Amino acid sequence: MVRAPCCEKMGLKKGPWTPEEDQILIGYIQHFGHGNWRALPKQAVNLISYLPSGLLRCGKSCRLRWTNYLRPDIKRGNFSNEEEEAIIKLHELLGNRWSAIAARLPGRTDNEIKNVWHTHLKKRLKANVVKMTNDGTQEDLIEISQINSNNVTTRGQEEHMNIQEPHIEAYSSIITVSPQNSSEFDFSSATTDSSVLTGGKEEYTDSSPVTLPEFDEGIWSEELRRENLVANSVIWGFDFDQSVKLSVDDNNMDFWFNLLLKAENIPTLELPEF
DNA sequence: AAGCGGTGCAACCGCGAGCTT
DNA sequence: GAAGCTCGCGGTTGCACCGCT
Repeated sequence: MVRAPCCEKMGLKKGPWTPEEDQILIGYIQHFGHGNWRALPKQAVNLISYLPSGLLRCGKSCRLRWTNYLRPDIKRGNFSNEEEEAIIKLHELLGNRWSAIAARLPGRTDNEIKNVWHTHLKKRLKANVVKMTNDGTQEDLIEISQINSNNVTTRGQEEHMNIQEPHIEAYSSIITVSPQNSSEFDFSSATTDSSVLTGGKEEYTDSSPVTLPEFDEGIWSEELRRENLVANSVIWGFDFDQSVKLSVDDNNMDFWFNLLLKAENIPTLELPEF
């Protein structure tokens, strides 16, 4: 089957919207809603008599203009520090799922968040990576951040690294694993090292090999929805011998650890107090 | 004042999911 | 079940604006 073109190529306008076009679109949607975007341009001719050819835009363009710009509940203006912090945290968690991030930021659109990320936040985070690595790990960090450009190591890890510096120093590189990229890595030779989890407390050290789970999207989604969690990241450190060690942000250690256990169908364990 | 490069953002494109016929 | 359609998403592009030389 040949997919029908999005819109008639002939006669439909592209490029920036004029105020007149905006008014037609707003007027139509206020009166009739937007049940069918494709039909909207043709139907708009009935509403705006002075534009005999209706709205010369394809439905897709109309939808985009409405959802990204004309919607009355859109918050205009610069992002606050709180909003930027939220984007960073949500991006750690959700990856490039801009619509999911936007759903947690009232008044902001996915397009807007995507733009902010690419123009401001990504650069800032990259600068932080360079700043916080003044030893031989810097090249590897950058290399991995390029491969997984959406999951670079991020703000907040600096503090985390200070806490667990003895372990972090041994790694050749550090990556952040999110639901989106967790399946991209070969964990076949991975081991968990609970001494990382426990901050090196000897009584909990266990370096026995464990096959790490390839996270099922459903597990993440379900857990995150249930916990209503704006969580910090799970951090994997790649050792020099390419084995994998697990480190967990201390703020949500129980959650992440239990998530791992759940993914592996391992009974939940009690973790020590820190 | 003109030219140029960088930046920010609106808009477009292609694709896939899900629904309808 | 296949074909066709609509919608939404993420990646990318194009252009206006701004600051610097």
